[in-house]
Amino acid sequence: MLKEERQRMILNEVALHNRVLLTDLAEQLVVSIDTVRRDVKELDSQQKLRKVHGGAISLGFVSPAAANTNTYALEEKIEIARKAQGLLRDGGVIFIDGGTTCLEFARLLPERLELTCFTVSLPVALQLLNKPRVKVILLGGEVSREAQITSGSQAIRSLSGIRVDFGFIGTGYVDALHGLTEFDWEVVQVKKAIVEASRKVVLLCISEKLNSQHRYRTCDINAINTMVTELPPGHNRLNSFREHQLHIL
Amino acid sequence: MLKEERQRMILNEVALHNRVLLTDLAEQLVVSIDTVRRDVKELDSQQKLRKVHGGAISLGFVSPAAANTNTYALEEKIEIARKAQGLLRDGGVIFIDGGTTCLEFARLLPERLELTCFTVSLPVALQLLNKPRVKVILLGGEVSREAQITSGSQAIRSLSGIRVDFGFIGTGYVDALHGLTEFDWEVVQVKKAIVEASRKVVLLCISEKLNSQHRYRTCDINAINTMVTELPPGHNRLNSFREHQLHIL
DNA sequence: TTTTATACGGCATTTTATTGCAACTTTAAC
DNA sequence: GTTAAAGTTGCAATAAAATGCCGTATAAAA
Repeated sequence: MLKEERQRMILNEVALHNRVLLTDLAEQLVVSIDTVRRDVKELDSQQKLRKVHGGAISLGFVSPAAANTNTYALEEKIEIARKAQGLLRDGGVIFIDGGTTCLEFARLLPERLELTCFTVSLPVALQLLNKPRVKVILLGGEVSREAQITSGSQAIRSLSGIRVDFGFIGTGYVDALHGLTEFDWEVVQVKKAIVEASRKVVLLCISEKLNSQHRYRTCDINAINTMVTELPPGHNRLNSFREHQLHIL
Repeated sequence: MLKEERQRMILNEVALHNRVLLTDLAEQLVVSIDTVRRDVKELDSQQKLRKVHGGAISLGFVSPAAANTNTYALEEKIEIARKAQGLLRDGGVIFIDGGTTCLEFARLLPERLELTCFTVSLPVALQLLNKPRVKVILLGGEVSREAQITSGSQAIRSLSGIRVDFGFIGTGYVDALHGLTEFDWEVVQVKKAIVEASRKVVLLCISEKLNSQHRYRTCDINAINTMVTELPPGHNRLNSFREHQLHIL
């Protein structure tokens, strides 16, 4: 993994949770704590975060409750959300995954659309409540602290009982060869179930994540029907994906 | 927990209550009183609060963090939460209802407690995620816009499968004669199921709601084991409740 | 005054930081 | 293709910080 890529991930984590522990970062990025420490120190000197004893906190840190107001790569995520909207039809039944990209997708859903939305993400569910014509169904389960999604066997069992037109999912890492991968095993179990429950699977994914991978696999790239990034569909960074019969937006 | 986070929480508490005791902070944050003292001293030297003998008081009164939380009858709700905490034991399995009083109860749960908490409320679930030793289980269902709880047949079915030591519930209206009543029929269905699922039912209720009623009934007053208000247990506004064999805190 | 509760400093333990160093990788020049 | 220089990474030893505990000092309360 490149240093630059790693530092982007660190910033991403900080933006997402407002705070991180160095030990967690080291484990997640599979590097020594020394390396993480050096990275964080560098980012601190670039004024991109604030290093504190044992970890780092976001510059705009206000309160733990505000962890959902995420601004990292916002423009890209908005672009993705706009493209993905084109797939939606009145009366549709969809699933929306957790993660900041999917949250942005939920936030930008057109108010006029009448939809039934399933989700496992608490922030997504709350966001969808702002859409008057959307019926929101949250699947139950143990709530994961990190991801703020319901997970565990209960959530997966609920998922096995449903079938939606479109499943809009995010991923931690994606690669044409290894497919969608994650750092967190629990999260993978949930995402697997989402893929199973969806007639068509739409991957929402900022280009930064392309050609990266991690420990646990959600699904093969062939399981994805449509991939949406902020890049134009013809961009050469998408070449390796275009080979699989995959619709790219 | 990072030192910065802890100090942030201290400032939050101070902003919210204008005055805090070091002993309370130590218990809530699960650190020694020495550490709290050092933190407070540091924050004092940064002019972020004023340290006094045994505690700290806020400098100014307006804080953006406090503005986000619900402030209606806050002091009363805090008093109720503190009283109700006495019922909790390590390893307990409880249910926490939605509503602002229950949310306050969730917010003030001591960090040291190891609990399994079921809930149908999204805000309560998110609040509980801040308690590192609490396992949070959110029951699934259609999400109600106003109450931000999961409801409908799905939620009620999940509830029928569980049995908790204590169910902490709120109510819209309560009256010794008519019991717990609500304006919203859907909400009543969920609350009924909660009462059924709880070995002991604890009603958290500000005195303002006493002796009021509405259209749909959750349960009779006899279904309640313990009632917690901000009033002293002997207060004469509680007379009509004392007649039922009802534990009053 | 006596009693109780809180504050403070010193100390030990644990956790985190820093530094120097060696192994390894990449880059660019020869 | 080889080689040197620069950059990156992990490890180990040492330094610093954070935390809890204890004894004593000081302040509030009875």
